[in-house]
Amino acid sequence: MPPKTGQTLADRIFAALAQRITSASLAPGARLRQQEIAAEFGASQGPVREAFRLLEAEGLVLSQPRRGVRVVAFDRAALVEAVEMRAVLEGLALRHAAPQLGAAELTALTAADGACSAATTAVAWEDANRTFHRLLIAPCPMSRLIQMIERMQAQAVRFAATRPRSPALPHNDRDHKAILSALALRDADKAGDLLARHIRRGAGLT
Amino acid sequence: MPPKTGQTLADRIFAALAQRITSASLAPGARLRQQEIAAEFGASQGPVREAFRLLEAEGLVLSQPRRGVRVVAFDRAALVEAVEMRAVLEGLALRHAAPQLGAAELTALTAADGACSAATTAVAWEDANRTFHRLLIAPCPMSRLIQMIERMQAQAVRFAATRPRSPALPHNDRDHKAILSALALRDADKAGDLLARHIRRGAGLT
DNA sequence: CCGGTGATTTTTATCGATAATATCCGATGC
DNA sequence: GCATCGGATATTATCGATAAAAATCACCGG
Repeated sequence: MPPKTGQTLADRIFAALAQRITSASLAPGARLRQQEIAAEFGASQGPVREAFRLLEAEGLVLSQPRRGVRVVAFDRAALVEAVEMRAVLEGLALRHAAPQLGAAELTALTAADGACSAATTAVAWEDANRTFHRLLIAPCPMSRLIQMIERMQAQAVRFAATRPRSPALPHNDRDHKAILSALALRDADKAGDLLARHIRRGAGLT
Repeated sequence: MPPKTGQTLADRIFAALAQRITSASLAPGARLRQQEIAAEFGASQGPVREAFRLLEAEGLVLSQPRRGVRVVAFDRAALVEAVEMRAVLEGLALRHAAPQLGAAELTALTAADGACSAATTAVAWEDANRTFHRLLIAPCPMSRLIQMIERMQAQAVRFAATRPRSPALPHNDRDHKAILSALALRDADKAGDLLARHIRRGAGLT
């Protein structure tokens, strides 16, 4: 695998470590030693430290000066926090996306919702659900907002990775249909509220 | 000013640069050369690069691999985005803070609102207003949420720094009093909604 | 047996130098 | 006159080494 050029070494190390943390392959509280990681990636300590700073700003890692960095703990309170933030932010995104949602988009959304209902396995449902949520806010032109939502999603995924997969929750699909109705009636505010409530209820799945 | 120990060099450089960017002393689009900055702080390039990564993750700077970093542009759309995000997030924070707001806190808030009304200069009003908002959500136990709100605030300040100071807006104080009423009636949801609306109306002034 | 103390080891923070890449600028041909 | 090519220059990305701080641990006195 020839290392993708156009990307700096620090970026690749960052991506790899972020992946390990969100997938719980690196446990909360685990200490990251810069020499170890440098050796693993065949790099020197400089790029590793840069990757650490990115992880730190992302909130995945806690850095204490001169005492190293460790994966931040992730308890239920943190999950609630991430879910609540995602709820209000995604509601906001939908309010701004709704005016751009035309007939074509509504059709695609209905299809995604159908795939959700038709899913027989948990991972298929999660995939379809993710697609639904992505399509819903795709027309929102606020890039930073979208980015923040994705960040919150990653945090929630991180929590889900630490525990056994729970089965698809059927009531979620009713929420989807209610949101679509509100959108068909051009009631952006109501759709946003419904979405926020839906996310809070789903509590971190998606 | 003896350099605070217990803080790494990269952290100090980061803080200084962030300050310059939010205060518009570094204009949008300005390029940051690592050697220049290293020389200015009497450091080598390593810590400067670490500071760059922190700025990058904070969204203050855009880094293009091998082509340097530059201060991100900040247009009206970005301001609207920051304000809208702050509005919903601060509303959320207030909903969670409200149950903890006892008599003592309400007294302090009333005093802060009084200072707001009594302010004769724009900076005095801004100070008092900032205090009011801080006290309002202080009891909310969600640290990440608070942090995110502060980040959005910084973005908005950055925009305000680029244009002439506008006079204090008197209607803001009416909003404050309405929020206090809702809190006195223990209606957290209403208080949160009022706060969100208040922030949207204030449009980036804190 | 326990808590403190100082040497030893590990780890972080920073530096200076080098390699790799992009940018700039002037010469050259059309 | 204008686009293009090639070489000097500037800038970034990375390395390896060193200094400084923290953690570890063996030892000692109570």
